[in-house]
Amino acid sequence: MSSQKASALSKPPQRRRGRERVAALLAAGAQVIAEKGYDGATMTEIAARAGASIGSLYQFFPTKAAVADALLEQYMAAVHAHLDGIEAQAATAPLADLAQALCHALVTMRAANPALVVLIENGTIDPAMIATIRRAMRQRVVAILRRRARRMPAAELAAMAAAVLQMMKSAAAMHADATLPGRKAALEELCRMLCGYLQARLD
Amino acid sequence: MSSQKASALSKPPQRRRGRERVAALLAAGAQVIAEKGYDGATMTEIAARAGASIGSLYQFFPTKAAVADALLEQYMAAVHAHLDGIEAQAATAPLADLAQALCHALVTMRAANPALVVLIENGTIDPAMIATIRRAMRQRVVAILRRRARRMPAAELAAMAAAVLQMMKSAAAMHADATLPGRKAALEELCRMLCGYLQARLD
Amino acid sequence: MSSQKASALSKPPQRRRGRERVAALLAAGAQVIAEKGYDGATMTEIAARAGASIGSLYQFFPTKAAVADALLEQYMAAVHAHLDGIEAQAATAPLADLAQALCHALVTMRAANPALVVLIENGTIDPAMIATIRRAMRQRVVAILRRRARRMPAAELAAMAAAVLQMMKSAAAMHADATLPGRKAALEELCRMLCGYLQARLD
Amino acid sequence: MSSQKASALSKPPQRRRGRERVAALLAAGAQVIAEKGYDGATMTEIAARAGASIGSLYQFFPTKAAVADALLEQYMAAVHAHLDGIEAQAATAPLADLAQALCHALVTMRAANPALVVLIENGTIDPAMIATIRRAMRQRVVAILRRRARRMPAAELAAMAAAVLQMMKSAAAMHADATLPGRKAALEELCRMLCGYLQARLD
DNA sequence: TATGAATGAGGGTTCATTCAT
DNA sequence: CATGAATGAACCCTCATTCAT
Repeated sequence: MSSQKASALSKPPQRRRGRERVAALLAAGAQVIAEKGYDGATMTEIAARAGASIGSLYQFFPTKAAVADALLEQYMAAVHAHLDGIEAQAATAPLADLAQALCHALVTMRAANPALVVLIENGTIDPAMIATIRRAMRQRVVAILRRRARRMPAAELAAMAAAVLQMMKSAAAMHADATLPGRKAALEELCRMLCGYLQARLD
Repeated sequence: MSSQKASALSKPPQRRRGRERVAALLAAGAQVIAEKGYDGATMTEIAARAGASIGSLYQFFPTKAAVADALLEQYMAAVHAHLDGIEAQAATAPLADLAQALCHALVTMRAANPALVVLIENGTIDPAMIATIRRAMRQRVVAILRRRARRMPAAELAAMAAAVLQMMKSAAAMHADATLPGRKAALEELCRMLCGYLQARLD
Repeated sequence: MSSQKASALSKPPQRRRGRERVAALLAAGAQVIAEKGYDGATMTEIAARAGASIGSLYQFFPTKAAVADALLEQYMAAVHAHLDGIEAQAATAPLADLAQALCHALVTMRAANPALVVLIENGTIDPAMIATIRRAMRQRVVAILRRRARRMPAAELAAMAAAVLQMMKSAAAMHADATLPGRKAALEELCRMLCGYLQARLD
Repeated sequence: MSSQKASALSKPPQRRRGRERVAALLAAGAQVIAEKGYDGATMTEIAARAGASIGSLYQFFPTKAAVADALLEQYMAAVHAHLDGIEAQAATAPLADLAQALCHALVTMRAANPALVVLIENGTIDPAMIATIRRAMRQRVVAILRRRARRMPAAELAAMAAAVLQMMKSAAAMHADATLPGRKAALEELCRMLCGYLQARLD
C-alpha cells in the first residue's frame, strides 16, 4: 500500500515500550475487526481495547487502513510460514496426508486469525493488495503441487492450483460455519474430494 | 408478521407508480451495494440512483436493512427457481452434466446479482437470516443428490451436500475473480473435481 | 389563530360522512397527542388511528397546529360549560361545596381530555392563544367568586381568582400524578386549604 | 454505573479546557431548551450557542437526553441546597416567614433556571427520573414540615407536604406567567392562602 | 373527494482524523 | 511521545406538507 518498503507503520517504534504498544494495538485491532468487521470497527474502540488513547494509536498507524494492512501483513507471514511446512513435506508425504494438510492449512489460520477473512473478503481493502495476496497464495500452491508433478505444464499446474486453493478456502469456510450440522463429516467429505482429485491428477 | 408472504417492505405499494418505484429502488440498491458493499452503500445514493428522493425510498423501505432483506428475498427466489430446474433433471442427466449444472448454478446467479455475495458473506446482515438461507440451500442440494442416491443414509447425504455446496460457491467465487489468469481452465478443473467426486460417490 | 371567526377547520364538512370523519380525526388527534405530546404526535399516525389517509386529514386540517387549535376549542367549550354549572350554584351552595366543585372542575376535565394539558402547558402552541384562554378562565373564576363577594374591589377579586385558579390546576395536576402515594388524601388536603381560604376571604 | 456520583456525561472531562466546555455546553443547553422546549431544542444549536462544534458536544454528552439529565441533576442540586436553607430555619421562624420562604423557593429556582420546568413538565424526559425527583422533593417538604409538627402521623404529614408542594409550584407558575395582570398581588394572595393553611394545621 | 405517493429540509449521531498541551 | 479534546462531513432516518390520480 505504501510506497515504502513494507510495514504499514508510520514510524516503527524504537523503544521496547513502543513495540509492545504496537503489538497490543494490533491485537486489539484484530479483535475488534473480527467482531464487527472492518467498517464496524472504530479507531476509538481499537485504541480503548488496547488500553491506549486514540492519539497513541494514530502515532503508530496513520490511518485505519494502515491497521488493516499491518494485520494483513502479519497474517500473510503466518500463512506463508505454514505453507513452508507443507511444501517441505510435499514431495514425500502420502497424497492423503497432503490433502489433509492442505485442507487444514487455512482452517487453522482462520481459526487463529478471525479478522483475516473479514479483511480479505470484504471489499473495503485496497483491491490491488488482495490481488497481490491472492497471486502469492496461488504461487505457493503451485510450488507445492510441482513437487508431485514435476513435468506438468505450467498452465495446467496453475489451473490445478487455483482449484486446490478454492478447496482450501472452502474447508476454512466450512469450519467457520457454526450453524452447519455434521460439520466434521462434511469437512472430511471435502477432504476426500480433494484427495481423490489429487490422486487422479498427480499419480 | 403479515399474513402475506412477508417482504421487508413497510407499506407494499398499492398504485402502479409505487410498484415501479419499488422496482427501481431495489435495482438501484443492488447496484450500489454490489459496488460499495453494504456498509459503503448509502441510502441517499440508492435513492438518487433510482431517480427518487430519499423520502420516497423510506416510504417503502423503513430501513437500510430492509433494502438488503428485500434483495435477499428476491435473490433467493431466483436461486431456488434455478435449482428447481436442476433438480428436475437430476435423476436422468449424465453425472458430468449434473456436475456442470451445479458448478454453473451459482456462477450464473452471482453474475446476475453481484450484490448477493456481498449481502451473504459480509457480517452485516442478520445472522439468523443467513443461517436460514444456508439451511434452505443445503436442503435443496440434498434433494438434488437424493435423486441419484436413493438409499444413501441422511447423514451421509448431508455431508455430501455440504461439500457440493461449497464447490458451487467456489466456482462462483472463481468466476468472479477477474484477476485470476486462466480462469476458464481453472473453472473446468474445479468442475472436473466435482464430477470425479460425484462419480466416486454416486455410482 | 386564524383570522376567520372561529373553527380551525379549513372547510367545515358539509355532509354527514364528513362530520363523522372530523370527529374521528379529532378523537385520534387527542389520543395521539395525549400519548406522545404535541411534538411527538405525527399527522400520519393521527390519520392512521382515525382510519383515514393523510390526504384526508389534511383535507380538514390544513396544518398540524390546526388540529391542536380545534382540540383546544373543543376542550374550552367543555370547560366553560362545566364552569357554567358551578357558577349557577355559586351564590347559594355552602362554601365547602364550592371549594369541592372548584377542585374537581379541572380534575374532571383533565381526566376526560388528557391532551388538554399537553397543549396548554407545552410551549409549542401559539402563546397568544394560550393567553386568551387563560384570560377567559380567570374571568370565569372571577364571575364565580363575585357571587359570594358582591362588593369586593375588582383588583382584589382578580388576585383571589388567580390564586383559586392555581388551586384548581394544582388539584388537576395532583390527580394526574399516578406516582403520588396517598393521592386521595393529598387532594382532600388541597381542597381543605382552598376551603379555609375561601372562608377566610369570603365570609 | 460509575463509582462516582453518576452524571449523564459519557466521559467526564479531564483537562481544564474540557471542563470549561462542558460548562458552556450546559449553559447553552439550558438556554436553548428554555427557549424552545426539549423537542424544539437542537443539538446543533446548543453546540453553536456554546461556541463549540457538534462533535464537541457529543464528546461529552452522548445523547440529547444526556444534556437534559445533566441539567436536571444540576438544577436539583441547586433546589436541594435552597431547601436546606429553609429547613434549617423551619423550626424557629414565624409561620408567615416559612410560608413566604416556601412560596419563593421555586419562584427563585424557576427564574434562575427557566429550563427546569420544561424538562420536568414535558413528557419527553424519562418518567422514572421525574418520579424520583418528585419523590425527593416531597420528602424535603415533609422534612421541613416535620420541624413544626413533630408528632403528626406520617400519612397526614405526607398529604400536607403534597399540598404544600403544589402551592410552591403554583407560586412559581404564577410568577412565570407574564400575561397575568396584578401578578404581584396574586402571588401575595397565594402566599396568604398557604400561610393560613399552615397556621390552621400546624399550630 | 379520497388516497397513496413524493418531497426534502432538518434532526440526532458517528467517527476518522488533526491539534494543542 | 502521550493524551484528551476538537472538528465537521456524512449518515440514517423522520415528518409536515404538497401532488397527482
